Amino acid sequence: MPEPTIEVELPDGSRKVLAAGSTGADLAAAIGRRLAKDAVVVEVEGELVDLSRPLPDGAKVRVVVAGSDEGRQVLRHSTAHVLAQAVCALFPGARYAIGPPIADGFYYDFELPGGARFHDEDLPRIEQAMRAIVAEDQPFERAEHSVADGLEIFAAQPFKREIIEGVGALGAGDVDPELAAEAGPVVTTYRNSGSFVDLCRGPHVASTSRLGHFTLTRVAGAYWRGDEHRPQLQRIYGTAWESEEALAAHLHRLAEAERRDHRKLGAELDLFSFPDEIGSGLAVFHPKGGLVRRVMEEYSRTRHEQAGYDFVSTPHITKSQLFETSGHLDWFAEGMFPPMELDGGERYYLKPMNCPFHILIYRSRQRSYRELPMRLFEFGTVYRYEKSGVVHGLTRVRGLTQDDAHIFCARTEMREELASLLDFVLDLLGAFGLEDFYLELSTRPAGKAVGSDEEWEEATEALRSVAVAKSLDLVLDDGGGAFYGPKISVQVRDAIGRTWQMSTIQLDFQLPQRFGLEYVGADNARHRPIMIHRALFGSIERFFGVLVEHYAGAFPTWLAPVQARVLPVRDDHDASAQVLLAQLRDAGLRADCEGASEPLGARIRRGKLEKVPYLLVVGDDDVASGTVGVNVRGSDAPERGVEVAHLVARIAADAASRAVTPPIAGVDEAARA
RNA sequence: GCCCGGGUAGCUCAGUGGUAGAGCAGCGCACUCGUAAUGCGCAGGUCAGGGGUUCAAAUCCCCUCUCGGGCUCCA
Repeated sequence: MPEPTIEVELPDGSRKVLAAGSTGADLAAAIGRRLAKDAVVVEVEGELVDLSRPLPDGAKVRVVVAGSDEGRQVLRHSTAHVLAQAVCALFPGARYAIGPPIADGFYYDFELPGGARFHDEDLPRIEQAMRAIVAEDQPFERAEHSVADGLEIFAAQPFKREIIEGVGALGAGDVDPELAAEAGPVVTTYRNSGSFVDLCRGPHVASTSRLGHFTLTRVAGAYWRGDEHRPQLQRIYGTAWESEEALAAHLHRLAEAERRDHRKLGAELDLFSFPDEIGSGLAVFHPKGGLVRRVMEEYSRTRHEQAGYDFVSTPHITKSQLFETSGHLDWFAEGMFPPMELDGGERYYLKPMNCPFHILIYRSRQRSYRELPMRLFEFGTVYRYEKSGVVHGLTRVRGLTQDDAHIFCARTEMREELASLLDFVLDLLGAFGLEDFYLELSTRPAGKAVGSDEEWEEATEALRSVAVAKSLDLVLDDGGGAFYGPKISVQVRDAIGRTWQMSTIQLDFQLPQRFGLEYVGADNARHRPIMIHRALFGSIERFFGVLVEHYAGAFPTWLAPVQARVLPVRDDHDASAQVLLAQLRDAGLRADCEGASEPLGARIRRGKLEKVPYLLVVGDDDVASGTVGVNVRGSDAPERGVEVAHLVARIAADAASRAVTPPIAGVDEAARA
């Protein structure tokens, strides 16, 4: 009589016959040795389960390997368990809360007895304890329990009990789905030693020896369930990967991000600073940073002018009434600086937004449909009272300048306006070398929202169809829009793959209503315009910071504060150097000259560190033959004997082209990438 | 705002109760040089600010400001 068997279906449609009771591990082994080694969990009918669980007959299965996104999540989750086990061993009485995998790693939240805190010095010994657990090859043993048993097991773990109680209340409808998901419909636990058991839905790797390519990175405070009114826990972050190479690559990426940090480069390249005397989150731009900023603004102005915008200017402070009418004082007050009170009791606020001012310009007289769409643009400097803990370099500040515009249009014009606007946005970002985008569309929130169904539907659909037409990835943030209108935001991937939210396009059905905006239509009746808020850079400060990081401080020639620097080899080449300098400047280029008070090598070095696109050397040969030695940024060898007029034209062409990197003679773009 | 860790010369940092230091940058002098650091010298600090403990505080304690890493939020 044959042994009983089961049959499973693999992702390629093929079928595999296995002995009854075979597990995911058995399946992987049956397919191949390499797969058996790489397997961490198995997907059964769309659900990830432990390798040790028997496979059901007839199931669709897929072996998940360590190097996949899902595999890494499992590794990280399991590593988090080991972290909790190590902490519980080293800090008796520690309570453990949750420890999920996150992008690139994991964390685990703890409450230490007596309100004790982790310190950086604790990380190495915790890591050592984790490595000991890994070396012991402890199996992760899954078990299922009733809610009552779960509460019993975790009698001394209030956070676990709270999660279990959430599971017990499933069906009551008011359970945080994330917490419920942590445990599943029944209470499952994973035990990997006599002393350590954790509440967890799983799955996990088979045993701790599967782990090991991890490191703990930092300690931080975090609120239980992210709620600042609940206890603050101690969080330990770590990163974990499938191999030493992957871990090393990740650590290298972190180092690269640090090298590009705009705060560091901002000081090194003398671009901007944050003087303590002024206050947190308030930047000053130095001459070189100010220059880059001015070029950005000038380019933006030109483009807005071409796109049919009108330029306006509005004050930085206003009486409180304006923000009462707009509603900002109702829902944005804590994001605003406190008011200045005048003798008469009148209160003035610094503006956190420009919209109400632009609205007043619209409303300054009766408007005709012939004037629409009216596009009012301003580099508007606004002030927002960010909480002290959140300010961060130029990306999160308290004083910022938006490239802000408000478009007032008829509903019939809305679709076309949005379409051209998205084109404009992507084209402008592209001009700054940001080419890799995806879009996020935030739609109508459930419950009350301002504006008619038709307006919402039409606007959302317009945004969606325009995005689809651009064949960009569109991430739906369903119900994530504000109550006053749908929104599309442009997420940009930078040179090292990080994403930043830059531009936003926001429909607003509310403010036209609150301010009673109207226009007279062709039908001689009054109509309410629709309002679009939009910022392309978002904030100039943030955009500037992102550009610094994107280019690692090496701005394209058209943006570079110093585009070319002339270096005479000796003092007696100075006259020729000055002639060259004048020619460069006559060509509209930003150039300077550094005389021979230091050796040429030192001046070359400084120019390279300052990331000047063109370093031009003038020596005996050049004086004699009207040439120059050219060092193009990014090239490892200088070009000698380049004819001056040709060189000037070449740099001017590079600047005018707004190319991302200066062209190097004899090297095409593809070869440099 | 809350938690953890910082703040010493322009920058990067050493100095843990007993006379404030180094490298780089700056300034001066010399060097006049062909592609990533020329040499010598000088100057530079209320050790973030304030209060306290002590014979004595950069160092120990308290408060404030500020920076970094997080939580939360967002442009």
